Parts: sequence; C-alpha cells; structure tokens
Amino acid sequence: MNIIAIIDDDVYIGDMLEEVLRKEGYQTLRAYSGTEAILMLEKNTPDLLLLDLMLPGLSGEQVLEKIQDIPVIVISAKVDVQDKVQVLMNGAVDYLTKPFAVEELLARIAVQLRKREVVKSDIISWKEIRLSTVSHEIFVGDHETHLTRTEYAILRLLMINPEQVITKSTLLEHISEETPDCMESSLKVHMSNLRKKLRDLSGKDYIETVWGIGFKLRDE
Amino acid sequence: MNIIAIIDDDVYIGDMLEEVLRKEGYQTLRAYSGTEAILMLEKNTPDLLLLDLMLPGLSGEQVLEKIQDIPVIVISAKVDVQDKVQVLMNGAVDYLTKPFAVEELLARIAVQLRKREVVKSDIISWKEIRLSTVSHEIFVGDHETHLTRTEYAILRLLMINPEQVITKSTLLEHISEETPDCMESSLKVHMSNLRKKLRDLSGKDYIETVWGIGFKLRDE
DNA sequence: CTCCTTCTTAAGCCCAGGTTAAGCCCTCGA
DNA sequence: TCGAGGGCTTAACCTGGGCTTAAGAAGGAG
Repeated sequence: MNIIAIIDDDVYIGDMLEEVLRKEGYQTLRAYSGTEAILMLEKNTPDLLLLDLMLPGLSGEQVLEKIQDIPVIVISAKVDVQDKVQVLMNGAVDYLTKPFAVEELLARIAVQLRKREVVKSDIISWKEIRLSTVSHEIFVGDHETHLTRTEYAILRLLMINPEQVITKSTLLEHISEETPDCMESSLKVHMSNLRKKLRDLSGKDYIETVWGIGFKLRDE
Repeated sequence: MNIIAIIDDDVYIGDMLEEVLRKEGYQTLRAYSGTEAILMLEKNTPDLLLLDLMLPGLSGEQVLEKIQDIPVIVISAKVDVQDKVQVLMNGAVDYLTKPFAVEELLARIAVQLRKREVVKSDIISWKEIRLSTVSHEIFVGDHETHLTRTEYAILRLLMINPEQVITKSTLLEHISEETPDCMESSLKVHMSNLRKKLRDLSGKDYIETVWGIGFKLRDE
C-alpha cells in the first residue's frame, strides 16, 4: 500500500485530493505549510509527494531542495514556463498546473509509483552474481553475504554498467550521495573490502582495476 | 552522450526538435511512421523516445505497446484527458500537448534521463581504430588493449588531427599537461611502446615518422 | 662510409594502488 | 545512560605499473 503526502495550504483542494486518493486505495498524509512538511518528513517516509508551490512558512521550492529519494509532483497555479523548468530541474519529477483533471493526476502518480516499483523489487544480476537492491545482499551460487551501504553503491554501479570502465571520480560522486566527503583513500579500502567479500564467495576476483582510470567488472 | 529518438511524421516539428536537441548536446534518431519506428528500434537502442500519437502505419499507441525498457515521452495534439490517461497508463512516462514550450520539453527530458546512471563513453575513431576517451582503451576489430596516460595523450592528438604532421614539440606540450618535465628522450620510448601496442593489435604500423619534423597517422 | 636521427631494450626510480590495522562515530539495545 | 558492534575514515607499509634515463642497434642523409 503506497503512502502519498499532500502538502497544500488550500484546505478545499487538500480535502478533495485526500478523498480521491483514499478512494483509489492510497494512504495519505497532510501538511499545510512548508515547515510542517519538513517536520512530517522527519517522522514519515511517504512513497510520493504532492507539493504546492505557494506555501506559508517555507516555500514549495525550498521544501523541494531538502527532499531526496522521494519523487515529488508539483501542483501549482503558476503557469509560467520558467517556473516549470526551474522546479523540474531542481528535482521534481512532474508538474501540473491548477486547475487539473483528477484522472490525469492519478495517471501521473501511477507512472511515478510504477517506476519506483521496478527499481525497488529488482535483483541486479551479472554472470553468477546476484545483488538484491532491497536487502543489499549478494548471492553467488548458494553462498551469500551482506554488503555495507558504500560497498553496495560501488557494486551496483559496476553491475549496471557491465564491462564498462567506471572512473574513480564517477564512483566517488555516486558514493558521496550516501556518505558525503568520501575521499579517494577511503574508496581504496571499500574496494578492498568489496573484493575480499566477492573473493570469499566465488573464489575469483571479479573487479579489474584500469590503471590511472578506475575499475570495471572483468569480462574475460 | 545520450541518444534521443524522434518519432513524428510532421517534418517541420521533427526538424525543429532535432536542431534543439543537437544544440543541447544529444544525439538524435528519426522515424516518420510507426512501422519505421519499430524497424529503427531493432537496430538502435536510444535512451529516450519522443513519440507522436497520430502516425501513419502503426499508431503511436501501438508503438508504445511494443516498447519496453526505454522511457517514452508522448507529444501529441490530443488534449483530451482520456487520451492522456490511457497513454500514461500504458507505459509512457510523460505527456505533452502541442503546442509546447521547448524549454519545458528539455526540462522534462532531463528529468527522465537524470535517473539513469548509465555511464556512456565517448569514442574517437579513425579507420578501424577506436579510442575510448573515458577508459583509455583502444579497439581494433575485436582486439583491445589499455593505454597508459601518456600513450593515450599521444594517440589522441594524432587521431584528432588525422593525416596531419604533429611536431615533436607540439606533442611534448600536450603530454606535459599530464606528466610534466617530459623530455624528448622519453617521448621516443612512449612512441615505441605505442607503436608496439598498435602493431600487436592490428599487424600494421599506423604511425609514420616524418624525418626531422614529427609524426602523423599513415593515410595510404 | 660516416654522422646523425630515430628506434629499441634494459634498468632504476617514483608514485598510484592494495592491504592491514587502528581509531572515530553512529546506532541499537540493555 | 552506557557499552557493544558495525561501518567509515585515516595512516602506514608494501607491491607493482609507468615514467625516465642511458646505452646500443638500426636506418636515412650527405
């Protein structure tokens, strides 16, 4: 059951949305100001946000900046293209102008949630390695181990781009999303640990270093 | 470099889109009918599709059904909510009605592409030699090797200026950016190593020495 | 034939990369 | 509130690849 948060100070629209979404089978959360939204997100983790731009307290744009990992659909009375572009480039996944058709909103919500579903439930596999994106466990044959966040981020990036060289800077960028200020020296250790786990499981060294550039999965 | 396919029978709009997208740094593909689109997708795998609904041959809706794993943004003159809903529920990730603002389209394209963490490598090619600017690997036919930083810098300079003589001093300048204090004596060794690698891959000696001046790629 | 440029090979040095161990920080549970 | 454990980072040490230097071989110019 998916949870959708409604952030809008207009009670009439908010109530209407809540009723429609409930009828559609979603759980709902409400917030009536930007600051309240932030507080709510500290305690709850909805699957999607419906965000109005003109809010008391923090503006919708400011709320958007603080959000990560949750898709945000902005619903606003602002029809100007520049507003749309700015919001979309700052992290929103979609933008609807008021007034809007409820059916269209529901469809666009479904688009975002179905995309998430695919990413969420998937198991990434390469050769005989299988990586669970949910539990962060790897399986090789009938052996298995758990990976740390960073190790997972590294291996995931490598497995999504099989037999492609990933530069150290690219790796650092993606890793830094989760653990900021990751230095190159740390990366070495993480690589070492990850290699050790893979070696313990499979007996082979899957990760090949490309000198002066980065790493890739060995194709042989 | 992301590849975007434009599927629209309206030549005027298609040309306009192609120009805008190219200017933005995307590569583009074109198809003018539903059937042509299917054929194109058998040979190419773009990162995103811009799809018109009213197409000769197969309709846009029918094309959409056959597509998986590639995000599709539908661009159509149909403004009816039911059309939008149907398309979005059948796999499209976004829907724009004509006429639309180009900036908004670009923003919505960016939204779809920013999630894909796929790392794409740029490749410089000359004759049957292909050189990856990311991984510093060279491919000749189905053979491949890795080049060191300096070897890469040399070959890159030669391949960017094909069949043109590069003086030793020019080479030294460019190489020194990466490894300072590179002397002419070192350059000779690097040239030697580079030639050996090319020879091992292709059997030919691609690099021609111009006596007293420098080097160039052999045109023959 | 001789000189000079260029090519190749071999040896040593330097620095990127790998490994291990120790310390810090955060989270969780008693 | 405090201790335990896991994860991240830092530092030290070791290995090995790449760069440079030097010396000898090869090949063109005069």
